[in-house]
Order: sequence, then structure tokens, then C-alpha cells
Amino acid sequence: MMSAQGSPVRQSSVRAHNLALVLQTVANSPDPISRAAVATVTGLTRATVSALVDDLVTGGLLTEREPAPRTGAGRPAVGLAVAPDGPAGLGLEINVDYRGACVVDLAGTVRHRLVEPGDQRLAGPQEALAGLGRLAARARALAEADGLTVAGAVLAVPGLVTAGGVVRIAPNLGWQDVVVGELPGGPAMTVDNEANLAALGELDVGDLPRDFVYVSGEIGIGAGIVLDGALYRGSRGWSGEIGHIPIDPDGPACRCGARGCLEQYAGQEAVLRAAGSDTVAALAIAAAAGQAAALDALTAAGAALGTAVATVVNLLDVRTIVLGGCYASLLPWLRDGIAAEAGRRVLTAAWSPVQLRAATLGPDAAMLGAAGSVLRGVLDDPARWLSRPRP
Amino acid sequence: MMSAQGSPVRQSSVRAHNLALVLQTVANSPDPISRAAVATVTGLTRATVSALVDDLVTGGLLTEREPAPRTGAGRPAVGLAVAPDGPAGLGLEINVDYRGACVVDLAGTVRHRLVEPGDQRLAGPQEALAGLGRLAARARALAEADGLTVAGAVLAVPGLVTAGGVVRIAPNLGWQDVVVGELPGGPAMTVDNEANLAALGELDVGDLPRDFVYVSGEIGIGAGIVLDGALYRGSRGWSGEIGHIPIDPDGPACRCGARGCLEQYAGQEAVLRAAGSDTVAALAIAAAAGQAAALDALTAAGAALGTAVATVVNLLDVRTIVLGGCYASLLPWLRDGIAAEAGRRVLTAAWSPVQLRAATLGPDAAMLGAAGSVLRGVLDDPARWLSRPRP
DNA sequence: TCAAATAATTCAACCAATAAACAAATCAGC
DNA sequence: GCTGATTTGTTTATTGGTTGAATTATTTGA
Repeated sequence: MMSAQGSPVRQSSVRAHNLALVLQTVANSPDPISRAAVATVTGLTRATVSALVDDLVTGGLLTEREPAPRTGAGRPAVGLAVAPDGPAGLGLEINVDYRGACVVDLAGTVRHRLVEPGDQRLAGPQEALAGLGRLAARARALAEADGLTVAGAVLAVPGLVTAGGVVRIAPNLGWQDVVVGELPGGPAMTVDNEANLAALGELDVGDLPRDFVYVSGEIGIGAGIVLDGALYRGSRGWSGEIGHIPIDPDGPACRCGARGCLEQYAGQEAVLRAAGSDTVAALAIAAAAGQAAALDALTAAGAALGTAVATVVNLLDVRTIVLGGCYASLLPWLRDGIAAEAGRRVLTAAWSPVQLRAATLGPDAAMLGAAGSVLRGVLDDPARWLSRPRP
Repeated sequence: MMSAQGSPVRQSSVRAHNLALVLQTVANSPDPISRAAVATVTGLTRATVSALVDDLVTGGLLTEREPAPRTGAGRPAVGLAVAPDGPAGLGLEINVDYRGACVVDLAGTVRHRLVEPGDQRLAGPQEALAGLGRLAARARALAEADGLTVAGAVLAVPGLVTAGGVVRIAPNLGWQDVVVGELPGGPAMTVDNEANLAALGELDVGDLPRDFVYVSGEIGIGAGIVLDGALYRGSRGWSGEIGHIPIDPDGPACRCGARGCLEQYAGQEAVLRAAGSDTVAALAIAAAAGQAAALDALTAAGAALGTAVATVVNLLDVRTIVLGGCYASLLPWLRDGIAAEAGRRVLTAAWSPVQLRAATLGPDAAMLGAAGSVLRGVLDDPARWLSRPRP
């Protein structure tokens, strides 16, 4: 009778857990919140909350603010809010036609955003990474000028990433087995897939359920799978390769070597070619104008996407699909095609139809999600941040 | 900046966790294990382990046994093993052509197994459930005669089950919205999907990784998805409906209303019809004899299965697929077809090919998994069992 | 001005794990 | 057969953390 093996728990783990609980409660509250309110929300004692808050305030994660507007008698509460000068997340991205960096603070506000357009395929991995390093250094300097401490950096790339921070293959960048090193003089950096991080970004800002799949329509098609409020990366971090779900086993050849992959029906290039448009923006304009070629192309893409969505929903039983990348702006014309095919093929569609939503973050989703995932690390384990080695 | 909300942790939670850790360590050990060994394995102190073991022994979950054969000097150890007369799991199953019950103890040994063949479609839900109740009562009596206490019961059915214990639809039983009530006079019973429970059964006994997908080939095709050592049920419990993954959008009509579902290519009925065999056993004999019709049918089914497997692996990045139900015995002739198609379509196949394994538990997998899931509940939270209300 | 109400802190009590000392039981060597 | 080494298991004092009750602080309303 096997069961999952864990590690021993000591009292300090209790404190670490409750510290995170208090911090997250404050962070999730839209307004400054009192210690007493935190106590009732979390179920902890007021005494305990006071002790934990003391640690968080002296550690620079929380600050006392003006209390929320009073009501009734009694001693006025002292408001608690996340510190605006505490840790910050550095989100980085290298994509086909730009590279970027952003700084987000614990409150979730974007403090800085730097984007350099330019074809990264021509630049090659060395030059792209060097340029990214310069961008990251600038962003870090801006953050420190604000009094922020960069807690970590995460880089989003459109490709398969291994645990060790190696980009196995990023077809649309032309990268293969690229070792992403350290940020020169910077904080620790990890690398992750663009769609995964974009899904986290949408989870951070959106009103989304605990289970959803984010589908990213870029040059390739990727997906970020969020199960139970956490990203599912797969055993090797290569989950969500939705672009190569077979739609028709005898369909057109794909550059992955197989036939009939989704990318050949609903990938950006295939749709633009079928519609006769040059850019996604032009396609949206053509569709809005009612041009038949555009509408037909989008209907066909929607049907293929709907078939893939049906597969995902039948397999994972997620209720919500978030469409991002170029699909976000095209969703008005894709929606019917997706919904029709999914409604026909999802076994449970009759009782519980699939919800389709457009992503809200736009092209910065992955970069913002990358920064957010750094902050999530602090929110999930503030004890580590409090006891970090300091210069 | 949202993050998952938890509940407060007190000291008693620490004890509950460590209690589970010690119990699982003993349960996972093939031989009786000493307190000192448990301490080194878990990382807890010998003193702590002694205290926790005392609780578990007086609570009837562990017993002291003859120590394992000695080695070297020193005071001889006292062996610890899971109690053979502690809690037991009652596993129940209603399937197309039989109903069954089994009693499994904490050590994982099957203490009793009762199976009544008979077409449950003809019987109808009321009669099937009444018969199951009688079977469960007999199994429970046998367990109590052994000194076991039945800790709970889980029923496996081939269909979609909602959280409230209602069978939404079980097409092959002909059930629809069947409310599975209480077991008369028995322990609490929950209902779950057959493939899910079979996956748990294989996880319990097999040498399997923490992530795998169990594919069950019965009249329908279902899948149990195990991620990170735990069953993934989906937000409503309807995950794993692999049988209706589209293989060819213009394929034959399926009884689900769509076209070209996997079930139409690799379902038991489709394969037997194509091969001209009456039963799975006859098909296996024909294939072993090299009959062309049988081999062709299995090759075609393997290709369809391989396409579906490729979809699953591209999406979830699981390395291992366990084939159960009728596929277990037919795997020798399915393997090449599955491997070829999966190798072509899985994006990461070149670096890390998909591992195909035959299930080891045979037709009882779901029933045993059902019993095992009861015991898993005790192993995961022994504190609840120790403080249970007693008659 | 005083009582009621609410917020936050202080302090003793309790619970659980730890570390270290101690008791128990065996083996190995002479 | 005795002695010392060795390993197991228990005992005891200590530490870290939460709780609950009492206390202090600060405001509103009569």
C-alpha cells in the first residue's frame, strides 16, 4: 500500500505556513486591512496575527497605512498593506520579434516596462541573451532607484525548457539546446515556457476558476495548464504542446514531422495565408468588415481549435478555456466555430458548456506572468525571504 | 497578486502530519522496521518517533512484531508493521457483466473477494444496487469475523460520477442520473469512475512513476490520470474521457453524437468486429496464431490508440502509459502500432520515448483500487482514524 | 464625563518536537 | 564468564509556537 512520502514537519514549518497565510490575506485584500480582520479571515488568534505581522513589517513585506474609513465605535484599526518598497519580480521575455523586461512589485503594479523590438531570429541566441542582459540590468537599476529589491528573475521563451534552464528547442526562434546562463551580476534567473507563464499571468489578474487552460496563439500554438490553482508543468516541464494535437491524421505535413497537427489549421501563419491577410491586425479589420475570405478562414480555424479544445476538455475536465495571443483579438470571429465543435465533441457539454474567454493581458502576458511567478515565490514562502542572506 | 488561500495550521496539524509520515514509512517498508530506522528514514528524532508509534500502536494501526534478522552488535530492534486487524477497505464494483466486492487490509493483502457474474444491464440500477448491497454486507461480515473494521467503501462504476455520488451517465450500463444511496447499515460509501480507481489500483501495487495515464479498454475507453502521485479528477470529476478524443473528424458516427471518436477505432466492439472474433480471448488466440484479420484489426486499433496517446503525452507530458482492461492482454500486438504513431506525433519522442506498460492487476483493478483508496484515506490522515467516534 | 465598543498587546499555559542523557539488551573479544 | 562497545528505546529538560484570557489603548455615543 504505497502512498506519497513527505518530509517531517517541525514547529518552524507551522510558523512559515501561517506567515504565508497572513501575508497572502493582506495581499489579496483590495483595501488596507486590520490585524483583527486578518485574524477573523484566517481563523488565527489576534495574538498570533500580531506576532506574525510584526515579523512581516520588520522584514519589509508589510507596512502600516491609514486605516480604512471607520465605522461605529471602538479603537480605530491600523491598516496593513503590502510594502511598496519590498521585493520585486523581474519578468523577462525573448520572443520572435522583441525582447522585454518588466518590474512588478508585491502589490501587483507594474513599476517599469522596457521593450526592444527587433527580430530575435536574426540576432541569434548569444546576441539575444546579451541584449536581454543589458535590458535586465537597466530594469534592475530602475527598480533599485525606487527602493525595491529584485527577488528573482524569470525568463519566458517560446519553446521547450528543461529543468536545468536549458532551452531544448524553440522552433520559432531557431534555438536548439541553448544554455541560458546567469544574469551578469543579477539575481537568480529561471527559464520557463511562454504559454505557461502567460497562463500564470492571467491567473494573477483575472477572475478565473482554479482549473483552466490558457491557449496561446502565436507563430506556434502553446498552452498553459492550470490545475487546482497551480501550473501543471508535467514531469519534465513539457506539458501543453497543444499545437501538435492531431486534427486529421491525413492532414497537411507539419514541420514537427507528423501530419495534420492543429498548428497547420489554426496557427497564425496558416490562418493568415488562408485569409490572404498580412498581419493579425489586418485580418481583424477584414473580418470586422465582413470580408468572406477572412470570415471563412476564421471559421475553419475555429473548427480546428474547437476540436482541440474538445480533446483538452474531455481529458482534463476544465470548464474554462482562455484564448490568448492572436486569438484574444480574433475571438469574436472564432468563438462560434470553437463553441460549435466543442459542443458537439465534449461529452459533458450538454450539462456544462465550455466557457471561452479572451485573455486580458495582451502581448505582455508572459512577461508579466514571469514577474508574477517570482512574487508568488515570495508570497508562498515569506519565511525564506525574511531569512535571506543580506549584503 | 492572488495566491492560493489556505487554512491556519496549529500544533495538532504538525502531529497529524508526522503521524501520517510514520505510518506511511512503516506501511511502505517491505519488512518489519524498527523505530530507529523510521527515525533515520523520516528525519524525525527517535524520541518523537517513539511517541508517535505509541499512539499508532494503541490506536490499532501498528503492531510490534518479531524484529527483522539481526546484524551486528547492539540492543535488538523491535519490528513495527501495519496491524493485520486494523481498518480495512471495502472495494465495490458494478460493471457490465458482473458485480463484486473485496476486502483489503492496511498491508495491502486481499482478504476476501466476492464476485457475482451476471448482466447488470438487464438487472437495472435498482436491482444491481440491491444485489451489491447484499454482497457488501456479506463482505463486511467476513471482514468483521477476521477482526477487521471496515473504514469505508468505494464503488467503481463505468461512467461519469458527480461529487454528490450521483451517476450522471453510464452508457454501457444503461444508467442515467442514478442516485447511489447509502449502504444499508454499512460504512460511508463514495462512488467513483472505474478507470480512475483502476489507475489508483495500479499505482498501489506497481512500480510506476509519479505521473502516468492508465488507459482502460473495456466496452468504452476511459483513462485515469495520475499526476504527481495523486489522481487528477478534474474540476467536476469528469476527467479522462479519452474514448471520445477525435481521431478523424469525418470518421464513423459515435453514440456520443460526434464523429470519429477513438472508441469507434479502438473500442472493444469495433476491434472485435473488424477482427471477426467473438471475445477478447478468442482475438488473442487468433492473433497469436497469426491470423491476418486479427493482426490487421489490432494494428489499426494500435494506430488509433497511438494517435490518442500522442495527444495525451503532448498535452500532459507523462512518460508512461499503462494499458489496462482488454488492452493488457492484447498489448503484444498493439504495442508496435501505438509506438509507431506515438513516436511520430509526440513532440518530445526523440529525446524521451513514451513507455508503454501492460496493467498488472487484471479485471479486478478497479475494485482493488476502490478498496485501496479507502485505505489511502486512513494512511493520509491517521489522526482522524485514531479519533474516530467509536460505538 | 463616563460607559460601551473595538483594536492591539501582554502573559501564563499548553502542545509538540528536539537534544542529550540514560537505561536496556545484545555482540565481540579476551 | 566478564567487560566494553554498540545499538535501541525511553526519559527529562528545553525550545518554539499557538492559544486564551486579561490588559491597555482609543474612539463613539449618551
